[in-house]
Amino acid sequence: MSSPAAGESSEVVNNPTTPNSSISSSSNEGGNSKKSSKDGKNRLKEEGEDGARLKAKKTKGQKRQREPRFAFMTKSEVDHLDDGYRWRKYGQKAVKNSPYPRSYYRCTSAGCGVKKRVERSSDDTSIVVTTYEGQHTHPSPITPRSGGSLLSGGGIGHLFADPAFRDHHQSVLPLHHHYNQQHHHQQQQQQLQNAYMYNSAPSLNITTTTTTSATSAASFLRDNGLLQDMVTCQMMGKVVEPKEEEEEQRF
DNA sequence: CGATTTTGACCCGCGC
DNA sequence: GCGCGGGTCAAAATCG
Repeated sequence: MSSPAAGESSEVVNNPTTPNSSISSSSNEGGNSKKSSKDGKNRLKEEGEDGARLKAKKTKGQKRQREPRFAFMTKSEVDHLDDGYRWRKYGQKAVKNSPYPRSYYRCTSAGCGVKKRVERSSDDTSIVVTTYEGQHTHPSPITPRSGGSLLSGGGIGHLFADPAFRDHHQSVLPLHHHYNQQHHHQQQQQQLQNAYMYNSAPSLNITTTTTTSATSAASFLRDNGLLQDMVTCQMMGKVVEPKEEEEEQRF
């Protein structure tokens, strides 16, 4: 429904508006995840009743949105990347300029307000953009071997450290390679597209350019210490303007 | 039966 | 001030 996105697709060309639009708006409800009772829906039906209008804004002028956001693109046929955590889908919205909808997932673990956003690239249907928001405050529900998965703080660290995640990625990559036989002449070697990292700073964003393999991406992140704490990005203090596109198409 | 997904409606922030 | 876009919730439906 909604916008077959017929002619607009061409508009994208080689400029990945995806990353930019992904986090363009502040969004994020911050700490008030528990909206408490009535929301809009109820209000419409019963309305009145209490008069306690939804949400307790509070926090004076302090801007919320404190959770670090981490977005990265992955080449995979499946949108459901098992990172070792249980996710519950709580919403789906159609993305502009994209025939594919964006899915919103939330960690089912109690006390864990980590959110995940899965969106498919409008240009390359084989590319899935996954955005993680927040950090897991609990060990993965599954993953039998808790070898080194137990990182302090959890969050992205777990994600990449999780064998399941890597395994899945690796499985996916080669799979795509085969599947992509149509234009294999363009990209013969499978590789992780790009990894975009965003932190609380609106204007601050780091763009990582493609690596040779998924493992390299993980290593890269780990090397930068991002795995431990995404907030580290703040130390840069350097405002990096939104790089238009980073398309690394070699051919 | 429970958990999860699906789908529509509503709210919020921002742009014009 | 209104409209648009994005994000979230909640009830119903579905799956295990």
